[in-house]
Amino acid sequence: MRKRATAREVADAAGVSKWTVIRAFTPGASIAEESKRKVLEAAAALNYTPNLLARSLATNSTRQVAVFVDDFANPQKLPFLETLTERLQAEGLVAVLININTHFDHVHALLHADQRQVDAVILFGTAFRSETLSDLQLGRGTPPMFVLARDSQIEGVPAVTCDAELALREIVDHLFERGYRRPGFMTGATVLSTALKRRQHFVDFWKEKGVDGVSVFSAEKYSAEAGAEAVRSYLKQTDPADRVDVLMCENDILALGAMDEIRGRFGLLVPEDMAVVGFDNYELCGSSAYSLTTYEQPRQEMVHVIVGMIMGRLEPETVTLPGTLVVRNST
Amino acid sequence: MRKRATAREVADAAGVSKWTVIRAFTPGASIAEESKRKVLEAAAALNYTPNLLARSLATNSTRQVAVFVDDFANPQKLPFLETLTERLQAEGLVAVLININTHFDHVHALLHADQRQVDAVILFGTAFRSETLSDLQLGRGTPPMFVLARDSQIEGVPAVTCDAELALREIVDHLFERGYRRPGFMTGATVLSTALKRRQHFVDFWKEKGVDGVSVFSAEKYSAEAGAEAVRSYLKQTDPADRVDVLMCENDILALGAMDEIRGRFGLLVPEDMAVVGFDNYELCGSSAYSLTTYEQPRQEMVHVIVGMIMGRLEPETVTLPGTLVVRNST
DNA sequence: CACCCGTTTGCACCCGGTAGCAAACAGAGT
DNA sequence: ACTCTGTTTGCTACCGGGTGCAAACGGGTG
Repeated sequence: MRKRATAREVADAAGVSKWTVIRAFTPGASIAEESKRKVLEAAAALNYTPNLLARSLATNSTRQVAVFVDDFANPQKLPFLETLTERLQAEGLVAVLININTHFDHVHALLHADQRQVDAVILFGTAFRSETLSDLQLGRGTPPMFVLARDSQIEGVPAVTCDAELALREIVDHLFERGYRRPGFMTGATVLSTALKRRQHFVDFWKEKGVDGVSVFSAEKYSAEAGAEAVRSYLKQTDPADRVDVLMCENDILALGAMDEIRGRFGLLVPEDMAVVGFDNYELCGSSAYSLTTYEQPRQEMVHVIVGMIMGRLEPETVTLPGTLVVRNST
Repeated sequence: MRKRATAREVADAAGVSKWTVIRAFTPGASIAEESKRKVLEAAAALNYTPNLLARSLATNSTRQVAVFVDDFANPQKLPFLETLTERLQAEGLVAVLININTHFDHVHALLHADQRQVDAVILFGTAFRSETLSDLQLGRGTPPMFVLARDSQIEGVPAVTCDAELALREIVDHLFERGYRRPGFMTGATVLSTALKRRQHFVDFWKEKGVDGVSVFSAEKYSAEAGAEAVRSYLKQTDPADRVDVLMCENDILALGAMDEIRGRFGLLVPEDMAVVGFDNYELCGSSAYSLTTYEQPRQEMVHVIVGMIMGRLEPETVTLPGTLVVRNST
C-alpha cells in the first residue's frame, strides 16, 4: 500500500519549504501567486491532500459530530439522518453514527466521543438519563451536547424539538371538532414517554374541553409489533362499550401497528369504530392502505437550527418549532 | 471550556515520566504494579483518558470506517445500519456516516474519507460507477473498500450480498407452483438495476420454465411514491386482458407503493387480480395491511462477514449468502 | 544609495500520543 | 563483592501538520 504524500515531500518537489506548502492549502494565507502555483502543481503530481487527522490534532477541532441513536425501529430516523448528514456535510462537518445499546451505553459513547475529540454530540432522540452525566463527572470537559427531536432532561443541554404543545392542541381541536369524546393514548416505553410531553398535553387539552378520562396504555417499545400487542391486550380486556373512540399513538410506527391489529385481527373499521392518530408523518402513512392522520415534524428547520447552534451561528438554547397537522382518513 | 488532561500532566501529578503513564494505559506493557497504581490514581483524579486523535496519528490507524449511503428512501437501510454500527462498535470501530448526494458525490466522499485516514470504506448499497475510481487516480492510496448489499462494479473491490440467483430461483419456483404464468418485473432506476442482478435472474428462470415474455418496467427511484407511479402508468396503458398476473418488485418499498396503487386507485385485488412480491422483508411487509410475500436478506451474516473482512479475519473476496423466502398473502 | 514599509518565506516549537533503544535497577548465582 | 539476567523506566525520534515571530525580499521614495 502506497503511503500518502506529505507536505514535506511536496515541498521538496516544488523547491520550497513545507510551510509554504501548508500556506498554499490555507485559504487566505500570505503566499506569492508564483509559489502557490508551483506548490499546487507538485501537489497534483504527487496526489497530495492535507492529512485531516494531523490538522485536527494541531487545531484542536476535528469537524466531526457524534450522533447518538438508540432506537432504530422508527423509520422516521432515516429521513432525519439524511437531512442531518446533508446539512452537516454542507458545513464541512461529518457525522459519526453511534449506536447506543446494552453493550455500548451513553457513558461509553460519551467517553468515546470525547476521546475522539468530536466537536459536538447530538443526542438524536435517545433516552438519556440525567444521572448518566453526573456519573461521568466530566463537567465542562465534554464536547457541547444537543438533543434533537426529544426534550432535554439534562440541565444546560439545549434541545431542538417540534412544538408538542402546539401540535397536541391542533390534534385535540381536530378530534374534538370531528366529534370524538372518548380519547385514548398509547405511549412507548413508559419511562421515556415524559421526554416527549405528548401524553401530558393530550390529557391536558382534553381536560380543557371538558373530557376527563383519557385511557392511557403503553407499548413495550417503539415498534409496529409492540403497538399491535398493546392494542390487542387493550381490546381484549376492555368491554366494547367502554372502548375509546379515538386512539392517539406517540408515534407513527406504533399507530401503524395499532391500526393493523384493530382492522386485521378484530375486524373493526378505522375510523368508524376507532379512529387512529400518529405522529411524525412517516412516508407510508400517506399510503391508501393506511391513510393515517398524523403530525409532521419540521425536519428541515429542526436540523437547520441544530446545525446552526453547532456552528456557533445561533445561540445554544432550547428551541421548539411548529409542525403541521396532516389530516387523512383515519380520523 | 476546560481542556482535557494530557499524559504529561498525569505524569507530573504521579511523579513519573509521561511514558510510564502511556504504559499504564497500554495493555500488556511492561510496567511495575506499584507505578501503574499511582498513575491510574492520578489519571482518575485528573479525569485523564488517552486522546485517540493523537494515537491515530501515531499508529496510522483511526479505527473509523466510512459508510457511504446514497438512498435514504429504503427503510431497510435502518436495521442494516443498526446491525452494522453494533458490530463495528463491538470491534472497537466506529462508523462515519457519509451521505452521497448531488452536493457531495463519491469522489468528494472518497477523498474526504482518505484525508480522514479511515481504516475502510463500506459502499452500502450505493450506485458507485467504476469510472469514478479511475477519475480519482488514487490507485493503491485509498483505504480498502467493500460493497455491502449490492454487487461490486469495481474490479478488486469485494462485495457482500444476498445470493440473488438462489433468491430469484426460489421466488420463481414459488410463483410457478402457485400457477402464475404472466410475470412482470419492476426495477428501480434503470441504470442501477443491473447492480442487483435480480431482474436478469428473474427473466432467466422464467425462461427455464418456458415463460418467455417478462414485462419489465421501471420506477424513477426507490420510493413508494415512485413504485405507485410506475404501476399507475403501466395499468393505464395496458389492456386488462394483457396485464401481468404477478408483479415482482426490486425491493419492498417499491412493492408497497405498487400494492397501494393496485388496490387503492384501481380497486383490484391482491393477489387475486395481481399478485405482488417484494424484496428485503421490511418490518411493515408483515402487517395485515400488506402481508407481502418477500425475500429476507441475511442481514446479520452479511454484516458479520463484511466486518470480518475489515478486521482481517476473513479473506477479502466477494461473498454471496443465502436468504429466506417469506411467503405471505400477496401471492 | 540608504531608508522604509509591505509582502513573502523560513524557522523553532507545539499538538498528544507511539516505537524502540538504552540506561537504571533489582534479585539470584557464584 | 561481582557478574549476569530480567524487569522497569526514561529518552530520542517521529506521526503530519499549525502558529507566531523574525528574517529576507523587493519596490518606491528622498
